[in-house]
Amino acid sequence: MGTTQLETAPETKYWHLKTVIGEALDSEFAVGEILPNERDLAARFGVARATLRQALEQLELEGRLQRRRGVGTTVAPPRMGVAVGAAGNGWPGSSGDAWQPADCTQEIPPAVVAELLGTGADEAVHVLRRSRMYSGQPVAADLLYVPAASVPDLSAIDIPDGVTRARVVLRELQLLGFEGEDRAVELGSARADDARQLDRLPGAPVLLVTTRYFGHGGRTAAVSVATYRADTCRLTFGGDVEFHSEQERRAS
Amino acid sequence: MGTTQLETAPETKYWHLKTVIGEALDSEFAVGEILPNERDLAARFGVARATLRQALEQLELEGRLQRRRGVGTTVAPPRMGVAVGAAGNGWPGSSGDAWQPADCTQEIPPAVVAELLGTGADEAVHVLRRSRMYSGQPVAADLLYVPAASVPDLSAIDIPDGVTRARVVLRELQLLGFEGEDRAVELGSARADDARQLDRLPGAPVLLVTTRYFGHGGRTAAVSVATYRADTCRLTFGGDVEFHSEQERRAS
DNA sequence: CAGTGGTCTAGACCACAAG
DNA sequence: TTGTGGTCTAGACCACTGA
Repeated sequence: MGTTQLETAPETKYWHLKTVIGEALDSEFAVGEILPNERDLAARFGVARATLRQALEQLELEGRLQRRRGVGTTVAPPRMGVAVGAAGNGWPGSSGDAWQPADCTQEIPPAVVAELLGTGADEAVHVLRRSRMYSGQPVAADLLYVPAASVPDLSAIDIPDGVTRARVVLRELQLLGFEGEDRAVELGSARADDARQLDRLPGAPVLLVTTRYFGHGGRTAAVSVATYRADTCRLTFGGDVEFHSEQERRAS
Repeated sequence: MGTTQLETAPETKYWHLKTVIGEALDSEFAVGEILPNERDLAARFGVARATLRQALEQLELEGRLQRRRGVGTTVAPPRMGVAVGAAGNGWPGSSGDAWQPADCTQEIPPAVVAELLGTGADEAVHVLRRSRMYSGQPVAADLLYVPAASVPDLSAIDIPDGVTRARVVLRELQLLGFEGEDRAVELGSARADDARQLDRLPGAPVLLVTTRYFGHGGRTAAVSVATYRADTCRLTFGGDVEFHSEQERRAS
């Protein structure tokens, strides 16, 4: 007898599983609904738990599932469109800025950042820690590096409160005005501290957005390294119009 | 006796391994160098191969390693900065366009795209398949959807060659001029066909760039869905100046 | 406490590239 | 044919959540 399947491409088990479960999510599950636990699912599909997990990992990477230790696996809502650059997010600290300052210290930045800033390798700069919320969820953490030269009027910083220090630096920065910005997006994995802020485990996939802000004369006035949750975020650029992702379509 | 380690955070094995290997890559390996195979590495570190692999996966996700079946694991070159939008990549088909058309058919687009285009759910549109190379490597595959209404002068398309058809559509599109564009970036995993084009396995992490091109009157004239290799690419936006990533710093 | 997902093991076999 | 990374298994234990 021939195989009942046509001689198609050899498909791995977890890939096929991912497809099957993905289709089931579209047709049989609502957002927020809890899936059976991994052991049951694995048994139901007749595979080892590790294989089932490989499929779930893929679906989580694509933002279709959300897994939380001690709780379970739920159907994720569509990714939220998070505006990056443009509208209300141009110059750090401008009105409507989506970022919420959390702290400000003076530190020697990583060599990467120092090079972008054009500061010396052992020169301390202001480091603002900021976080960004959306619909009540943390979506991004970032570090904003501001060289002392960019905010010359801050002679004596003896403000005890970090948040206040942050606001002062931002205000100074805002007074400067700016000429443009530069942006790069790449895939990364959450460091331990970012992971904590983003309510994820270390190593979770994140979108790393590095922005250079140019002051007058083309000098780099500040550099921001933002870490967005890759599972829940879709970064949008230019244009204020929101548009819908595949998931939002499915949900409606 | 107390533990010789300070009571630090409990760190998983693979995470620690990732850190150790990552540091070794910085100090003891050159770009392109081949690492020992997974079985040897696992034995050397006294862990199961699966655990070792978990660490390597992280490093590959961060673009620091490249693994190829049947070949081995090599130290990856720094991610290449790939310009998206702006300079020479504005309107599809404009001079200096980095995309190379490969084919053109007429198909009914996925519902997601149809909605973005504002076409009917069962209306066929031109589908241009394009690919993008960089330094001799494929970095992205994309599908450009062009509604028939956007290129009205193509009454009878009986051109046999797909590439030629693609060029004709692009030329028509170019004659229209455009008013702006809209972009979104999110994490995805490579479909089987994209994976083949990008020389990766299915499910490989990719950066999904969805672009809406607006014609005169704010109408959506075309939609492009581009799939960039997340391991080798850093997407850059705005500003023609290239800047260096952490890895480029390490390499220099 | 019971139940979840996260980590880890020690094996096996498969698909692929290159000699 | 050999050696590589990729897949898969069946089990164990851990870390965390919430009742």
